[in-house]
Amino acid sequence: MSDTGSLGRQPPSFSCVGCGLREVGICGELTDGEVSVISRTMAKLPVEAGGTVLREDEPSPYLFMISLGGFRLVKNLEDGRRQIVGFLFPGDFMGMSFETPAEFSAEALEPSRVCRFSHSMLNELSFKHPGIKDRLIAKGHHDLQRAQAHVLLLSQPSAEERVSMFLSTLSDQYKSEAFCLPMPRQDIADYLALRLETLSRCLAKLRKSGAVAVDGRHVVLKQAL
Amino acid sequence: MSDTGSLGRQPPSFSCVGCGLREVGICGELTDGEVSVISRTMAKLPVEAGGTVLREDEPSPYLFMISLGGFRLVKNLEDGRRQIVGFLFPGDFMGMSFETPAEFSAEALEPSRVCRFSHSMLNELSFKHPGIKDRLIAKGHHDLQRAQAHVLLLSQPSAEERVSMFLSTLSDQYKSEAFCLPMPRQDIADYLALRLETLSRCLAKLRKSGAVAVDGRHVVLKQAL
DNA sequence: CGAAGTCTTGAATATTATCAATAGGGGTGG
DNA sequence: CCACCCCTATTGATAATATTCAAGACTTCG
Repeated sequence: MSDTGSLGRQPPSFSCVGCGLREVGICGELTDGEVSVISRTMAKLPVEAGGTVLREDEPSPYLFMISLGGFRLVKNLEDGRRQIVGFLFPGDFMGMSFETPAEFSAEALEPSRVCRFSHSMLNELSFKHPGIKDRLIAKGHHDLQRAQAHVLLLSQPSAEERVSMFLSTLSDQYKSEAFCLPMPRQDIADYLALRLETLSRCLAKLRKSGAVAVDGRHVVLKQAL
Repeated sequence: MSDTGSLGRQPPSFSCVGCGLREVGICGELTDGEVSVISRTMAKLPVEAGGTVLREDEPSPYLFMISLGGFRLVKNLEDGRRQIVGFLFPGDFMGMSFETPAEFSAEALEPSRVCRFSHSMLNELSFKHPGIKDRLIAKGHHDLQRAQAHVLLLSQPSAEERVSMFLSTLSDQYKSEAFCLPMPRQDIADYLALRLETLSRCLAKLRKSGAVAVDGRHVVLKQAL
């Protein structure tokens, strides 16, 4: 289980009021007082590496916001293959689709922490604070753009081009040419719809060409891709 | 030009009140009286085949709803290739991202008609009718699911599998095993990220295997794919 | 140190892209 | 009505690329 039972161990109102993610999340719409009110129904919980907060085809009454760590969205296909449809990081939401079963499982890449909101509470809250809906619209639009970027990534016929795009996108997110991959090779391969071996060969090729330095999970982009 | 200058030729309030798309669009939130009010700022305009309502990288103050026909969302890539990220049909929205430039061009597959709303008007209207925002959230979520389905489609390593999935998805949409393709082969190829020739070969293979009957744009699925 | 998991590399096979040519269909004009 | 052209779609042969199966190297952990 991912829930270690330490739900609400830290004083919730305290941590929420000072939360650095207030602006990117939903709570920015709320006053300090209101934040401490929702803290009663909100839980900030740890998720161990490999732990799951959403399971494919199972409905969930909760919306999660990542506050620390990272997650992969996984779809297990009938033919035994596995496709990763996205990687999520602090500030990102999971479980936007209330009422309908989850399309994908959300699995932690590393020890992580999430804020768990109930959809019913958010719905009530949005009467007093219409800005919450605006934020959900904006989030949804952002997610759509990412999915479309993923489509453009997969539309690349060349494996090397997919790997290059993946690395440069990550570099943009980290705002640095040097960064650490938060996921193993197999996850990257399943995201790029490539075989593990093909990915490895592409990385070797990019390394030999001098475009990137790759050592395990450590990456440095030497030139624009 | 796609705008033939016949903007508002038909009495708008009349056509909106009886519109069959009220429920799937935004107008279902509004009373008949309100619908005739927004008809003053809403335009129902025809678009000729190949016409464009949104142009890549250009901002648009409008949100469009397709009332008749179909559109393709096109991204022109740096390497000269063209990727189609989606096909849209009556009830679908285009131009959800106000303020930011369009990610894709929207081109009519055939002679079509759209309802054009201004984002500023919709914003004002949503104060009185919060349900409009709920519909935009739902639409955004629906679009996300479609984009993710497209990711799963492109994740198929085999060309034949992509074509099969494409055809069966279309069959589901039409709720019939027999239907007519609203787009040419090149559009399908650019949607599936395959070369035109590969698509043609896959169709030939499926035809020979007896799985589908394909004659030009006419398709009949003989068995589940 | 050994074992399990992750990552890399090698060689053969299968699939797709590419380049080139051919066929079909719809329209126009002689 | 037919010839012609243009556009779309199909088919063929070759080259390029990814997958597959197999083996080996590197890490981490017990």
